[in-house]
Amino acid sequence: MTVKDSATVTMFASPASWIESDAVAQCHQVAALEGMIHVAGMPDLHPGKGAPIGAAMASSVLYPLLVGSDIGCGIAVFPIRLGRAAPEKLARRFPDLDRALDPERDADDPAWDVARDDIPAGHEEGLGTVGRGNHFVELARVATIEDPGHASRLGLSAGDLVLVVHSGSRGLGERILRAHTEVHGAGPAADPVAYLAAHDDAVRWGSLNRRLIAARVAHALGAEPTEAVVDQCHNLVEIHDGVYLHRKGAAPGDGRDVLVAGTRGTASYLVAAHAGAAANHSVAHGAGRKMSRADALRRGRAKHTVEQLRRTPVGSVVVCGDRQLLFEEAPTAYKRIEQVIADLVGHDLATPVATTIPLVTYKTPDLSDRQIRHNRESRQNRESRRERGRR
DNA sequence: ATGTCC
Repeated sequence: MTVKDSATVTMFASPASWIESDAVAQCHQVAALEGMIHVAGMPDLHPGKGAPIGAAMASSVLYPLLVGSDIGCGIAVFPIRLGRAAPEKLARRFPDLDRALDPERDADDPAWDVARDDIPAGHEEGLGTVGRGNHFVELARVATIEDPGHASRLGLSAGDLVLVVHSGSRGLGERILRAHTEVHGAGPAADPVAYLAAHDDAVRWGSLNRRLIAARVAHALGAEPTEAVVDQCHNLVEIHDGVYLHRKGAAPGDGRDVLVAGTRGTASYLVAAHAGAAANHSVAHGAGRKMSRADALRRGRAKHTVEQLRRTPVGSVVVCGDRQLLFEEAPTAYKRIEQVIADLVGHDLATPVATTIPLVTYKTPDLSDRQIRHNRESRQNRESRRERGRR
């Protein structure tokens, strides 16, 4: 009989941080995988589909499922210069980011200036779209400067405006993971070199997408697009010290600057990351979900009105025509970002540089009265069809 | 997370 040793699991969270036991259990399941060396759980750890979210997992074997389907997902920060305007007014000027930029039909769109001629993997579908789930584009104000020297090297001062873009590789990453799981399920990549080549395309595509999104929004708000001061991917695999380092909802922590996203109703933290080997060179990527989407929807409907959720306690405006998503992504569905940051600082993984406060958080276009009428009519038609079917 | 499972 052989007894396989499990990899080490280290949690970078204080007892004050509530970590769901299901997520810790997932870390131990991952630790038992063949070839696994070390699992580091970040303070925003929460259960994911097949793998925990908020974890960095080092292994001698490459497991595509530990990166997930949104390969290349990340958060970028773009400075933006705007005249004075109220959040409500700016919110109405955001472009429709569910509508993809078509390289032919939209050939004249100035956002392409950031793309030059290279579209990774030639994947044109969904370019310039933000996606769903926890993805967003946010116009935010730099609120506090925690490290003046570092902030000034990034060109950031209190009061400056930035666009924070959280998005990934849309259909491309999903296609890459599906091609793997259809043959190998949760097993390792049979051809790591081939997987990594496709994966690297998705990572580049995700970064390009964030730049395109920021450029679209900047133009729509009457500003010039800028280079990102921060752009870190939190779903990827890197070869680090000769092993595969899988990050799933964990940002690179080896000397890079990372925006750790709060919620649409709380601050976000730009941090200088300096996580070592024990943390698998990684830091948290956000506040982390406290409630499942189903719980957030059920409890949110009892607790909040749509109007409350569209205007947050910090006075920012949420653009989200999808009612369900509005509840699922409510600030109360997330952990306290201050505790996540305190845990990163307490474990010496990162140092705060600046905080940002949201002005406008864009998820998906608001519905026009015409669309609301149309949706209601088609729902009634569906229901009456179903009713007729029963008779 | 995802041109998504009715």
